[in-house]
Amino acid sequence: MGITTEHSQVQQLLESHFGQFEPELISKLAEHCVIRDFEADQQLMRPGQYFKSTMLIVEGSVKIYREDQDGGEFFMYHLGAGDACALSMICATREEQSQISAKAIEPSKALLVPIALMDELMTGYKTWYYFVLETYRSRFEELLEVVDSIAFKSMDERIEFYLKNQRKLSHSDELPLTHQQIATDMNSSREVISRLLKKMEQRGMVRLGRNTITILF
Amino acid sequence: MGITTEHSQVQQLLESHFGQFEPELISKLAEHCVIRDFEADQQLMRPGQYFKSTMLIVEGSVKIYREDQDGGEFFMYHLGAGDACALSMICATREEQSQISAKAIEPSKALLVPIALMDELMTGYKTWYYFVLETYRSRFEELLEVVDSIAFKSMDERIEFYLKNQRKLSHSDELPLTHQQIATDMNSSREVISRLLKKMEQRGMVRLGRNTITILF
DNA sequence: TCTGCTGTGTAACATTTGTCACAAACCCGC
DNA sequence: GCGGGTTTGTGACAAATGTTACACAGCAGA
Repeated sequence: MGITTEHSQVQQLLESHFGQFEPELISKLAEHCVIRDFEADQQLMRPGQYFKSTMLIVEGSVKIYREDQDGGEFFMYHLGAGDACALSMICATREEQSQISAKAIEPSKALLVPIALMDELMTGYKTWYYFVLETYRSRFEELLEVVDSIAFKSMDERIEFYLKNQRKLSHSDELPLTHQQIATDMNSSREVISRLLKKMEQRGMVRLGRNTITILF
Repeated sequence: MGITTEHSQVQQLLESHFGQFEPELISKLAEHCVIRDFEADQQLMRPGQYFKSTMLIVEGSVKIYREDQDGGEFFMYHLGAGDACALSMICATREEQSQISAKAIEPSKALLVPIALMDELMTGYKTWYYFVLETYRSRFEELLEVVDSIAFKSMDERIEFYLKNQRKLSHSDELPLTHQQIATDMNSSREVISRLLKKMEQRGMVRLGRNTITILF
């Protein structure tokens, strides 16, 4: 929950994860932005919240999900070091409300870029402008994949898709997940997930253990 | 399918639908871009196609949808005069492949902006840069609503959501739709849609006729 | 070791959605 | 008014997903 304002430290974190930025831009950001720490499970954004700054993730990882009025959740994608939240950029620019939720899934750090700076960065630094476009593009494409998965696929295919995403995130085939977590992320129920995972195990696609699922495909 | 290159005509269409652009920008666009005509039902984009230009819709309306490998379709949102395809902007910038399909739902015209021009427009014209950001923001939000509708809602709620969108498009409560069209757009089957529409009629939410659905809510 | 909590397995049943089959209603051109 | 195509209505059934209820396994702390 702490905040780092020490320029040299901010600069160092930027250099290591945003190497594509020109040195001037990095200095500029180090000068005007602060780093905020988040604990595991802490929320970075809630729906309805107004943005006063854009967030660039410089450490850890964050899950982006949607909530409905009845407390249902639906996981969309992860952000890691070097990523930015597309929505926080747009909403920040226009001082609009967040439509999504974001939660740190491990201790994480985010660079907070004040709205006031956005115009100047956008017009003055080509690497920033490219970064913003690239951020939109990749988030948009991820969202399209998510739409695909729920519009066209059945539950067991969606679980497969989900597990692959988790593998990408954790760089391991052994995933520390409970069935309930998966059910929550997919806005389904634990029994359904258990049932389908069991079938996948029988087909030799996964191995199930308490709190772990090992991907075999 | 025709192409208009006549500058004064291009300029006029731009002025009437993109009034927020500064005059210089409009002249610039009129000078370097052409207008392409599309017939009703003609496809503007297909998945896998490479973009050589970004499209701004200057007349008519266009539906943006996703296709899966088995020919399934899933409608996402409409573009009308004054809108731009977010993906064509990003993909155009990076010369990437389209991930979506777009089809004119009535005779339409689109301004084709060559990729080569994008950088110059982005850095040289503030109203363009704002337009691009606003385009991303609104498409992204529309897509989030779509995700909501399939992640959290049941079929009858989704039909309601769909009909409301159609009403917004046609500015009328009497929608010229067949059940089959709705089923295709929602990647469902005609019988399911008929059944649920019938129930909605019994609840007094709609009135059904051949090729028309009248919204009563 | 006992105890209690959390996570998993599973059966039985409800509900929703999809599929198949076919009839009836409507519309258009002849 | 008569076909023939298209659109809609509907029943019966299949499959997928959600719900309820409960048993039991594994782990951690008393």
